[in-house]
Amino acid sequence: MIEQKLSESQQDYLKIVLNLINEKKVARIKEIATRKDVSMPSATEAMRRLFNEGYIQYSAREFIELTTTGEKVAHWLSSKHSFLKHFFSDVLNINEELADREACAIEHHLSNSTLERMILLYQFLNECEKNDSRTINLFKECLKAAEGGAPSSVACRNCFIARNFPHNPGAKTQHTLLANLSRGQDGQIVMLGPDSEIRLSLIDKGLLPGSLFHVEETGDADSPFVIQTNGCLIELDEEAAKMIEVAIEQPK
Amino acid sequence: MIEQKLSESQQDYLKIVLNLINEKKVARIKEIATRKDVSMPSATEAMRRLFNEGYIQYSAREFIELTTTGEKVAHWLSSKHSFLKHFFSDVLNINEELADREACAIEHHLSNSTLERMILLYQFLNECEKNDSRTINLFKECLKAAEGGAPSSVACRNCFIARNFPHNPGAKTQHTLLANLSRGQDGQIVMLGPDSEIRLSLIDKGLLPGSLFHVEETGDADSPFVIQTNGCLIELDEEAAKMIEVAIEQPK
DNA sequence: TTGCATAATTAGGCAAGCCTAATTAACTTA
DNA sequence: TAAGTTAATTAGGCTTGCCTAATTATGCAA
Repeated sequence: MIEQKLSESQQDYLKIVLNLINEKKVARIKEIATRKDVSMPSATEAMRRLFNEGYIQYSAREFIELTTTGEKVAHWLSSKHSFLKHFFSDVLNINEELADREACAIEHHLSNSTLERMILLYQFLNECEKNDSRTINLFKECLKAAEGGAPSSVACRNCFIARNFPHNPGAKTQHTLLANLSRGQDGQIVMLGPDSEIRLSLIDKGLLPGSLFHVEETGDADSPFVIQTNGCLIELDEEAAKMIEVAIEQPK
Repeated sequence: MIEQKLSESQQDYLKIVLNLINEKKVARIKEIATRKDVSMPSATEAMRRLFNEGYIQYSAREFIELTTTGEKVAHWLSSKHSFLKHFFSDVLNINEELADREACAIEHHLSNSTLERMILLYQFLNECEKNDSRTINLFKECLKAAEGGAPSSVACRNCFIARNFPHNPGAKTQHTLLANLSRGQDGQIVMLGPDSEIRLSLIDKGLLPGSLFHVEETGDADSPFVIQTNGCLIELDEEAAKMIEVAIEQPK
């Protein structure tokens, strides 16, 4: 909340200053420039700006120190960053390095209220008594399954299949596979199937859960399906069309 | 993936052009400027840039149309946006308007691989057979409880309390409340308690799940607890200290 | 204490994205 | 078809955040 007046770049500088002071007792222009991957003059200029706005104590060639405000803001930014990193790595199971980069990328853009809900989700998945870590472990299994043709993927595949064949008693009737639709029908994507490669290609095409579409052409082994979404025509081969669970208005 | 060469601002313009074409058949400078909340000259300039880079068909005072590339990219950006909006509103239960703004804010900054995992989490929570929507509903109950002193919050409060009193047989022994620690101990925050107001104040102070800290001073009803985290000293009253579940190295 | 290496700063420039004011083109309507 | 309105563009300027090259300050070593 307090940091609103700082640009993204300035926020990054401030965090770097805090980290350097914590790690090495002093923050020097050279290190700041290195960590931010900019030239030293850029770092000097940034320090001047932070000084003018009251976040650091700075005068040419002297020690750089955080003011009380600066310390508060920097600490808050760091906390947010590390929570997001935890979220990415503990919930989404993203490796540390990427988790760190992603946290950096989005930390400047999340409102506090969304952050709070992510915290609640995090706590719910990892700590809620009622779940007793059953849920997060189940999700991690699914992630593993989703990542490749690992043996455990059988579970996810079965789940997907179970939902999409009419003889499955648990199937929700208004759901089906895109491959089963006929020309002219409208629908909404509910779920992408368990094949990692196909799923990535669907994501690349912008076919994600929630997308609304209209079937232009039904295909078969030889000719592609054509659907329209967002005013764009998209072609899909049969295999892909069988990997998309959709919801439709009236059962066909 | 394709959009990497476009700046954030350009990506926004491109999406706006797509939306206008879909909604009104034509995209005009004035509307673009209005939606982006910039002046018309800025929109003109942006169109020139998008034209130079091959995303749109444009020459002064003529119709603006998307090229094939432009259409692909714009569609992909829109899809990503609307998935994120779905995620925020369906999973985190954020209202439509804020969900839309938050999606806007972070869509430019998420890698595809993180996006894929968010999709998997979304699918898992909303659609996984094994969960059968039990989990997401449970989470939404928790959200409701977390939001205010609603009657249902009793559940969450009980859950939090159950974990944090030693006579609870299910309690994980290495977890306790921050209020129970003594001076000099180190710990890590695991969970913020069920009181909405206190939780927000903790978030504001940068005390989030995952934060590492060191107890400087234990407090009581009269004097505050002081903990150090990230090189900063933070004061907490007793009530707040009782709302923070922590993990410690050795049980006290 | 002189000299050299390193750190920091100054000076001057550039691109992206925005702005306002002024101008030009295009539509509309009497 | 001439006038007035609205849309779009041009011209010129500003800020942020970066850069390189040149300069100045600092600290260590002989």
